[in-house]
Amino acid sequence: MARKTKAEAEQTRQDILDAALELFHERGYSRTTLDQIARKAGVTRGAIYWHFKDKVDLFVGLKDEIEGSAGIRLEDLLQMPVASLTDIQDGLLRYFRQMEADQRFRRYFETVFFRTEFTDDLLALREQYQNKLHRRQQKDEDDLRRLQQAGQVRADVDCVQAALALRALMIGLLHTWLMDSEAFSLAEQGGALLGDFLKSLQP
Amino acid sequence: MARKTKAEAEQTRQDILDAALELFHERGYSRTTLDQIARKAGVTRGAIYWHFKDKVDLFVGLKDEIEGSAGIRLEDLLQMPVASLTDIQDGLLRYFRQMEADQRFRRYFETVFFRTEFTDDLLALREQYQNKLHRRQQKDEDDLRRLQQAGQVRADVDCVQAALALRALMIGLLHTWLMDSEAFSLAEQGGALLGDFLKSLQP
DNA sequence: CAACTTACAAACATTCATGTATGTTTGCGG
DNA sequence: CCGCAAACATACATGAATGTTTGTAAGTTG
Repeated sequence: MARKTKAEAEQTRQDILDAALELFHERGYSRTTLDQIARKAGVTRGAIYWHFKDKVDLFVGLKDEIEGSAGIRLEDLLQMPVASLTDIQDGLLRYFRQMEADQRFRRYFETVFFRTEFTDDLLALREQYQNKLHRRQQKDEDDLRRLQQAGQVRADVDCVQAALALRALMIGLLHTWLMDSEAFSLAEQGGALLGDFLKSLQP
Repeated sequence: MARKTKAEAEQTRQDILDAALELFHERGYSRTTLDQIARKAGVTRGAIYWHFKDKVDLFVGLKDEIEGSAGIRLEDLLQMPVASLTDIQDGLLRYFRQMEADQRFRRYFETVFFRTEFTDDLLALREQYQNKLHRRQQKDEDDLRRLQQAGQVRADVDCVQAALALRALMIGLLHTWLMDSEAFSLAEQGGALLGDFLKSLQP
């Protein structure tokens, strides 16, 4: 086939990523073949091997694209300054809302949670997630401690425990909601839960 | 090879299950081959196909064996009568403690959480988990409502929300702990968190 | 103590997925 | 406008992994 223009090439790359997301979500990462992805994208495996080194590289590319195109990223939340407990809640709420609004985002996370085996070849990815969650927890801990010194959090609160609780609540809500997104509203009910918890830390 | 006695046959079945658990945990479900399992168990694929219909059946067999041999099962917790908030906490605590004590149990759950792709062929398994969690949540909801009428839970508590919070906390703690079991003690810190939460429901 | 079946091993057939090598236009920079 | 390399398609080589079939020696039942 003839050579494509630069814009067209970028489009097929995007098509490949779109097809990969759908198929990973539908059939799981290791059970979808590069040929299936190529077919769904309207190309051949040659195109995939042109744009990506191999299957793992394709997954990493998908992750980068999804996280890059998202309105709110965990990365952003890690930079956000926190001046009050509601700031923490607001950040997580925006994250939850995005999860409910952006289908691609949700599909990606469903794939990561339920349809990906994190073994040695995907070790790098797993460590990235682990790291991000850990940094998030660390930041919560620091923020809570500062708020505690500012008198916005009760003095008897164990900030380490509270940060752990926050993380567990967030992950648990996500996990539960992704398993059955019809069961409840992540932003409304989940947000309310987070609100209740944070309120319980107040003096 | 010669025919084995009934007891010996049962032993090889167990060997296969043991090998499967280790390899699923180490390399993920779909990336471990039946031949690898057979080798580790000291048999050939013929033995596996004799004891199990196919790979999915082997996974189901593993699940049954693990859940059957566990001291405390979620199934048991579903039957347990609850007369107070501490009863709820005690049940979950025992579950957490078992998770920390029983390595096979932990490995199995790590496999389920991080190294299994729940696609159509494992749909039955996924639905079993989903169902069990849902029934657990439902039971918590009912228990909490009864405790509320008995005056052990504040009247303004939304029992649906509280049951959701309980489930999210449990799953989130499990998820976090399985990701890095060195980071904290599931029974101690996790149990304390659950205790704090349940205490916050008291009048 | 036969006859039958169990509990596998070994060999076979087949499919499938990956990686690579090569071919073919054609957009694009000089 | 010319040549190189981009952007793929096609073909090939290879290696797994699965499911199935057949063989077989020894337990087990009557």
